[in-house]
Amino acid sequence: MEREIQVSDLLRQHDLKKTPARLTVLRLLSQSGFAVGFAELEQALGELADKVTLYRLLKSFEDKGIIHKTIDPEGFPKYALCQDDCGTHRHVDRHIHFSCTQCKKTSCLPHVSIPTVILPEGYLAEAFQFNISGICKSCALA
Amino acid sequence: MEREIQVSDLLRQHDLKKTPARLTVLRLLSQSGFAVGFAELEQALGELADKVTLYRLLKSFEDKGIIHKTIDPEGFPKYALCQDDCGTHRHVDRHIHFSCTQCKKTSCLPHVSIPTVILPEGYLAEAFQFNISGICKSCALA
DNA sequence: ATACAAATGCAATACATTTGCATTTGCAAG
DNA sequence: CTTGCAAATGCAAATGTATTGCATTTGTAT
Ligand SMILES: [Mn+2]
Ligand SMILES: [Mn+2]
Ligand SMILES: [Zn+2]
Ligand SMILES: [Zn+2]
Repeated sequence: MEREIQVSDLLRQHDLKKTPARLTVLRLLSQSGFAVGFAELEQALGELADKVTLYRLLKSFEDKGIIHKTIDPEGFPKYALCQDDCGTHRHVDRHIHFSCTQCKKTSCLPHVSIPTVILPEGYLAEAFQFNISGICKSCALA
Repeated sequence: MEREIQVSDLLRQHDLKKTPARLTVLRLLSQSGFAVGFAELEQALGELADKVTLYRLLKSFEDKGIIHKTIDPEGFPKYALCQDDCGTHRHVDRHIHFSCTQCKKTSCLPHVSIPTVILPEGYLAEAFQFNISGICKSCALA
Protein backbone atom coordinates (compact mmCIF):
# COMPACT_ATOMS: atom_id res chain seq x y z
CA MET A 1 0.00 0.00 0.00
CA GLU A 2 3.09 2.12 -0.04
CA ARG A 3 2.48 3.42 -3.52
CA GLU A 4 -1.25 3.89 -2.98
CA ILE A 5 -0.57 6.30 -0.15
CA GLN A 6 1.91 8.19 -2.31
CA VAL A 7 -0.51 8.86 -5.14
CA SER A 8 -3.25 9.83 -2.69
CA ASP A 9 -0.90 12.33 -1.13
CA LEU A 10 0.01 13.65 -4.53
CA LEU A 11 -3.63 14.47 -5.15
CA ARG A 12 -4.22 15.99 -1.75
CA GLN A 13 -1.10 18.11 -2.02
CA HIS A 14 -2.44 19.62 -5.20
CA ASP A 15 -6.02 20.14 -4.02
CA LEU A 16 -7.39 17.54 -6.36
CA LYS A 17 -10.13 15.20 -5.24
CA LYS A 18 -9.31 11.54 -4.94
CA THR A 19 -11.24 9.78 -7.69
CA PRO A 20 -10.89 6.27 -9.12
CA ALA A 21 -9.82 7.54 -12.52
CA ARG A 22 -7.15 9.80 -11.13
CA LEU A 23 -5.79 7.14 -8.84
CA THR A 24 -5.61 4.62 -11.65
CA VAL A 25 -3.74 6.99 -13.92
CA LEU A 26 -1.28 8.04 -11.23
CA ARG A 27 -0.66 4.46 -10.20
CA LEU A 28 0.08 3.45 -13.76
CA LEU A 29 2.39 6.40 -14.30
CA SER A 30 4.24 5.81 -11.04
CA GLN A 31 4.74 2.14 -11.74
CA SER A 32 5.59 2.25 -15.45
CA GLY A 33 9.21 3.06 -16.05
CA PHE A 34 8.19 4.80 -19.24
CA ALA A 35 6.25 7.74 -20.53
CA VAL A 36 2.77 6.41 -21.26
CA GLY A 37 0.60 7.11 -24.29
CA PHE A 38 -3.05 8.13 -24.23
CA ALA A 39 -4.27 4.82 -25.63
CA GLU A 40 -2.54 2.84 -22.92
CA LEU A 41 -3.97 5.05 -20.20
CA GLU A 42 -7.40 4.77 -21.75
CA GLN A 43 -7.12 1.01 -21.75
CA ALA A 44 -6.00 0.98 -18.14
CA LEU A 45 -9.10 2.94 -17.20
CA GLY A 46 -11.41 0.59 -19.05
CA GLU A 47 -15.01 1.23 -18.04
CA LEU A 48 -13.80 3.22 -15.09
CA ALA A 49 -13.84 6.53 -16.87
CA ASP A 50 -14.72 8.24 -20.08
CA LYS A 51 -12.14 9.34 -22.61
CA VAL A 52 -13.09 12.96 -21.98
CA THR A 53 -12.37 12.52 -18.30
CA LEU A 54 -8.93 11.23 -19.18
CA TYR A 55 -8.26 14.28 -21.30
CA ARG A 56 -9.41 16.51 -18.49
CA LEU A 57 -7.48 14.88 -15.71
CA LEU A 58 -4.31 14.82 -17.78
CA LYS A 59 -4.77 18.51 -18.42
CA SER A 60 -5.23 19.28 -14.73
CA PHE A 61 -2.26 17.09 -13.75
CA GLU A 62 -0.16 18.95 -16.25
CA ASP A 63 -1.37 22.33 -15.03
CA LYS A 64 -0.61 21.37 -11.45
CA GLY A 65 2.88 20.20 -12.30
CA ILE A 66 2.20 16.56 -11.48
CA ILE A 67 2.89 15.18 -14.94
CA HIS A 68 4.59 16.40 -18.07
CA LYS A 69 3.83 15.66 -21.68
CA THR A 70 6.36 14.83 -24.35
CA ILE A 71 5.72 14.27 -28.04
CA ASP A 72 7.47 11.21 -29.40
CA PRO A 73 9.17 11.27 -32.82
CA GLU A 74 6.03 9.93 -34.46
CA GLY A 75 3.95 12.72 -33.00
CA PHE A 76 2.20 10.78 -30.25
CA PRO A 77 1.92 12.49 -26.87
CA LYS A 78 3.34 10.55 -23.93
CA TYR A 79 2.84 11.34 -20.27
CA ALA A 80 5.12 10.85 -17.28
CA LEU A 81 5.30 11.95 -13.67
CA CYS A 82 7.33 15.06 -13.05
CA GLN A 83 10.51 14.31 -11.21
CA ASP A 84 11.80 17.81 -10.74
CA ASP A 85 10.19 20.50 -8.66
CA CYS A 86 7.34 21.48 -10.90
CA GLY A 87 4.42 23.48 -9.62
CA THR A 88 1.18 25.02 -10.78
CA HIS A 89 1.79 26.33 -14.29
CA ARG A 90 5.52 26.09 -13.71
CA HIS A 91 7.41 23.19 -15.24
CA VAL A 92 11.09 22.54 -14.90
CA ASP A 93 11.42 19.21 -16.65
CA ARG A 94 15.01 19.58 -17.67
CA HIS A 95 15.79 16.13 -18.95
CA ILE A 96 16.26 14.29 -22.18
CA HIS A 97 13.78 11.82 -23.66
CA PHE A 98 14.64 8.66 -25.51
CA SER A 99 12.25 6.95 -27.89
CA CYS A 100 12.94 3.46 -29.15
CA THR A 101 12.22 3.05 -32.85
CA GLN A 102 11.59 -0.63 -32.30
CA CYS A 103 9.42 -1.00 -29.19
CA LYS A 104 8.14 2.58 -29.50
CA LYS A 105 8.64 3.18 -25.79
CA THR A 106 9.67 6.60 -24.56
CA SER A 107 11.83 7.00 -21.47
CA CYS A 108 12.70 10.00 -19.38
CA LEU A 109 16.45 10.17 -18.85
CA PRO A 110 16.87 12.39 -15.79
CA HIS A 111 20.39 11.16 -15.14
CA VAL A 112 21.77 12.07 -18.52
CA SER A 113 23.49 15.41 -18.29
CA ILE A 114 22.17 18.17 -20.47
CA PRO A 115 24.69 19.27 -23.07
CA THR A 116 25.45 22.95 -23.37
CA VAL A 117 24.40 24.32 -26.71
CA ILE A 118 26.19 27.41 -27.89
CA LEU A 119 23.68 29.60 -29.64
CA PRO A 120 24.55 32.42 -32.00
CA GLU A 121 25.11 35.84 -30.47
CA GLY A 122 21.87 37.50 -29.36
CA TYR A 123 19.78 34.40 -28.77
CA LEU A 124 18.58 33.72 -25.24
CA ALA A 125 17.73 30.13 -24.32
CA GLU A 126 14.94 29.62 -21.82
CA ALA A 127 13.90 26.01 -22.22
CA PHE A 128 14.66 23.07 -24.38
CA GLN A 129 13.22 19.85 -25.60
CA PHE A 130 15.67 17.11 -26.52
CA ASN A 131 14.49 13.86 -27.97
CA ILE A 132 16.81 11.11 -29.03
CA SER A 133 15.53 8.15 -30.96
CA GLY A 134 17.24 4.86 -31.48
CA ILE A 135 17.36 1.41 -29.95
CA CYS A 136 16.71 1.07 -26.25
CA LYS A 137 18.62 -1.16 -23.90
CA SER A 138 15.98 -3.91 -23.88
CA CYS A 139 15.65 -4.07 -27.63
CA ALA A 140 19.42 -3.95 -28.13
CA LEU A 141 19.86 -7.06 -25.99
CA ALA A 142 16.99 -8.99 -27.57
CA MET B 1 14.77 35.58 -61.61
CA GLU B 2 17.66 33.93 -59.88
CA ARG B 3 15.49 32.36 -57.23
CA GLU B 4 12.74 31.43 -59.68
CA ILE B 5 15.16 29.30 -61.64
CA GLN B 6 16.34 27.66 -58.46
CA VAL B 7 12.92 26.51 -57.33
CA SER B 8 12.04 25.33 -60.81
CA ASP B 9 15.18 23.27 -60.87
CA LEU B 10 14.35 21.87 -57.48
CA LEU B 11 11.07 20.56 -58.84
CA ARG B 12 12.58 19.17 -62.01
CA GLN B 13 15.34 17.45 -60.10
CA HIS B 14 12.78 15.60 -58.07
CA ASP B 15 10.46 14.71 -60.94
CA LEU B 16 7.71 16.99 -59.73
CA LYS B 17 5.67 19.02 -62.14
CA LYS B 18 6.02 22.77 -62.06
CA THR B 19 2.71 24.08 -60.77
CA PRO B 20 1.77 27.52 -59.43
CA ALA B 21 1.05 26.20 -55.94
CA ARG B 22 4.36 24.39 -55.68
CA LEU B 23 6.33 27.33 -56.98
CA THR B 24 4.64 29.68 -54.53
CA VAL B 25 5.38 27.44 -51.58
CA LEU B 26 9.00 26.88 -52.57
CA ARG B 27 9.56 30.56 -53.20
CA LEU B 28 8.18 31.44 -49.78
CA LEU B 29 10.26 28.79 -48.07
CA SER B 30 13.43 29.79 -49.87
CA GLN B 31 12.97 33.47 -49.08
CA SER B 32 11.77 33.24 -45.49
CA GLY B 33 14.62 32.84 -43.09
CA PHE B 34 12.33 30.83 -40.87
CA ALA B 35 10.44 27.60 -40.74
CA VAL B 36 6.95 28.41 -41.94
CA GLY B 37 3.64 27.27 -40.49
CA PHE B 38 0.74 25.79 -42.43
CA ALA B 39 -1.48 28.82 -41.93
CA GLU B 40 1.10 31.17 -43.36
CA LEU B 41 1.62 28.96 -46.39
CA GLU B 42 -2.11 28.71 -46.88
CA GLN B 43 -2.40 32.46 -46.79
CA ALA B 44 0.43 32.85 -49.28
CA LEU B 45 -1.42 30.56 -51.67
CA GLY B 46 -4.66 32.47 -51.35
CA GLU B 47 -7.08 31.44 -54.09
CA LEU B 48 -4.25 29.81 -55.92
CA ALA B 49 -4.73 26.43 -54.39
CA ASP B 50 -6.91 24.43 -52.11
CA LYS B 51 -5.90 23.51 -48.57
CA VAL B 52 -5.86 19.86 -49.56
CA THR B 53 -3.40 20.61 -52.32
CA LEU B 54 -1.16 22.27 -49.78
CA TYR B 55 -1.26 19.20 -47.56
CA ARG B 56 -0.45 17.03 -50.51
CA LEU B 57 2.40 19.07 -51.88
CA LEU B 58 3.97 19.40 -48.45
CA LYS B 59 3.77 15.65 -48.07
CA SER B 60 5.40 15.05 -51.43
CA PHE B 61 8.11 17.64 -50.74
CA GLU B 62 8.85 15.93 -47.47
CA ASP B 63 8.93 12.50 -49.09
CA LYS B 64 11.29 13.74 -51.75
CA GLY B 65 13.63 15.29 -49.22
CA ILE B 66 13.00 18.86 -50.36
CA ILE B 67 11.58 20.12 -47.09
CA HIS B 68 11.53 18.95 -43.50
CA LYS B 69 8.92 19.39 -40.81
CA THR B 70 9.55 20.39 -37.24
CA ILE B 71 7.03 20.67 -34.44
CA ASP B 72 7.36 23.87 -32.46
CA PRO B 73 7.00 23.88 -28.64
CA GLU B 74 3.31 24.70 -28.93
CA GLY B 75 2.72 21.72 -31.19
CA PHE B 76 2.41 23.54 -34.50
CA PRO B 77 4.20 22.00 -37.47
CA LYS B 78 6.62 24.26 -39.28
CA TYR B 79 8.22 23.61 -42.65
CA ALA B 80 11.63 24.56 -44.00
CA LEU B 81 13.81 23.70 -46.97
CA CYS B 82 16.26 20.91 -46.36
CA GLN B 83 19.80 22.14 -46.27
CA ASP B 84 21.61 18.87 -45.91
CA ASP B 85 21.73 16.12 -48.48
CA CYS B 86 18.29 14.66 -48.03
CA GLY B 87 16.77 12.38 -50.61
CA THR B 88 13.66 10.38 -51.30
CA HIS B 89 12.53 8.95 -47.98
CA ARG B 90 15.94 9.68 -46.51
CA HIS B 91 16.30 12.72 -44.29
CA VAL B 92 19.51 13.84 -42.65
CA ASP B 93 18.42 17.09 -41.09
CA ARG B 94 20.93 17.12 -38.28
CA HIS B 95 20.46 20.58 -36.90
CA ILE B 96 18.94 22.33 -33.93
CA HIS B 97 15.75 24.40 -34.05
CA PHE B 98 15.08 27.53 -32.10
CA SER B 99 11.59 28.80 -31.36
CA CYS B 100 11.04 32.28 -30.02
CA THR B 101 8.47 32.42 -27.25
CA GLN B 102 7.68 36.00 -28.15
CA CYS B 103 7.39 36.23 -31.94
CA LYS B 104 6.66 32.49 -32.24
CA LYS B 105 9.08 32.14 -35.13
CA THR B 106 11.07 28.96 -35.56
CA SER B 107 14.55 29.01 -37.05
CA CYS B 108 16.80 26.26 -38.31
CA LEU B 109 20.27 26.60 -36.81
CA PRO B 110 22.51 24.61 -39.15
CA HIS B 111 25.66 26.30 -37.92
CA VAL B 112 25.19 25.42 -34.28
CA SER B 113 27.23 22.37 -33.48
CA ILE B 114 25.37 19.37 -32.20
CA PRO B 115 26.30 18.49 -28.64
CA THR B 116 27.29 14.95 -27.83
CA VAL B 117 24.88 13.32 -25.45
CA ILE B 118 26.21 10.48 -23.39
CA LEU B 119 23.47 7.91 -23.10
CA PRO B 120 23.37 5.13 -20.50
CA GLU B 121 25.10 1.88 -21.38
CA GLY B 122 23.14 -0.16 -23.90
CA TYR B 123 21.28 2.64 -25.63
CA LEU B 124 21.98 3.26 -29.29
CA ALA B 125 21.26 6.71 -30.68
CA GLU B 126 20.11 6.93 -34.28
CA ALA B 127 18.55 10.34 -34.65
CA PHE B 128 17.68 13.31 -32.56
CA GLN B 129 15.38 16.25 -32.39
CA PHE B 130 16.61 19.26 -30.44
CA ASN B 131 14.41 22.27 -29.92
CA ILE B 132 15.44 25.24 -27.90
CA SER B 133 12.95 27.93 -27.02
CA GLY B 134 13.65 31.40 -25.77
CA ILE B 135 14.07 34.89 -27.12
CA CYS B 136 15.37 35.29 -30.63
CA LYS B 137 17.89 37.86 -31.73
CA SER B 138 15.30 40.24 -33.18
CA CYS B 139 13.05 40.16 -30.14
CA ALA B 140 16.00 40.55 -27.78
CA LEU B 141 17.03 43.77 -29.48
CA ALA B 142 13.53 45.19 -29.65
C1' DA C 1 -1.42 19.18 -81.51
C1' DT C 2 -2.02 14.90 -78.80
C1' DA C 3 -1.89 11.71 -74.98
C1' DC C 4 -1.36 10.32 -70.51
C1' DA C 5 0.12 10.45 -65.95
C1' DA C 6 0.33 13.69 -62.42
C1' DA C 7 -1.86 17.23 -59.90
C1' DT C 8 -5.88 19.50 -58.30
C1' DG C 9 -10.68 20.75 -56.33
C1' DC C 10 -14.41 19.49 -53.79
C1' DA C 11 -16.99 16.67 -50.86
C1' DA C 12 -16.90 13.18 -47.74
C1' DT C 13 -14.50 10.83 -44.20
C1' DA C 14 -11.59 9.91 -40.27
C1' DC C 15 -9.65 10.92 -36.08
C1' DA C 16 -8.14 13.69 -32.01
C1' DT C 17 -9.32 16.99 -28.77
C1' DT C 18 -12.49 20.43 -26.75
C1' DT C 19 -16.79 22.33 -25.02
C1' DG C 20 -21.58 22.71 -22.96
C1' DC C 21 -24.52 21.12 -19.80
C1' DA C 22 -27.01 18.02 -16.84
C1' DT C 23 -25.84 14.65 -13.29
C1' DT C 24 -22.96 12.52 -9.90
C1' DT C 25 -19.53 12.41 -6.38
C1' DG C 26 -15.82 13.63 -2.99
C1' DC C 27 -15.28 15.87 1.02
C1' DA C 28 -15.75 19.12 4.62
C1' DA C 29 -18.79 21.31 7.85
C1' DG C 30 -22.35 20.75 11.09
C1' DC D 1 -24.11 10.23 9.97
C1' DT D 2 -26.50 13.70 7.15
C1' DT D 3 -26.20 17.80 4.36
C1' DG D 4 -24.41 21.15 0.98
C1' DC D 5 -21.76 22.48 -2.57
C1' DA D 6 -17.97 22.90 -5.61
C1' DA D 7 -15.47 19.72 -8.22
C1' DA D 8 -15.49 15.96 -11.28
C1' DT D 9 -17.73 13.18 -14.62
C1' DG D 10 -20.56 11.31 -18.73
C1' DC D 11 -22.59 12.01 -22.92
C1' DA D 12 -23.50 14.50 -27.02
C1' DA D 13 -22.19 17.96 -29.90
C1' DA D 14 -18.81 20.97 -31.75
C1' DT D 15 -14.02 21.91 -33.39
C1' DG D 16 -9.93 21.32 -35.63
C1' DT D 17 -6.70 18.87 -38.39
C1' DA D 18 -5.47 15.75 -41.75
C1' DT D 19 -6.77 12.12 -45.15
C1' DT D 20 -9.29 9.80 -48.98
C1' DG D 21 -12.14 9.00 -53.30
C1' DC D 22 -13.16 10.48 -57.51
C1' DA D 23 -14.14 13.42 -61.36
C1' DT D 24 -11.70 17.14 -63.78
C1' DT D 25 -7.79 19.86 -65.07
C1' DT D 26 -3.03 20.59 -66.16
C1' DG D 27 1.99 19.87 -67.14
C1' DT D 28 5.04 17.89 -70.15
C1' DA D 29 7.00 14.44 -73.21
C1' DT D 30 6.31 12.97 -77.87
MN1 LIG E 1 10.13 13.24 -19.07
MN1 LIG F 1 15.24 22.77 -39.80
ZN1 LIG G 1 12.95 -0.61 -27.41
ZN1 LIG H 1 11.35 36.41 -31.61
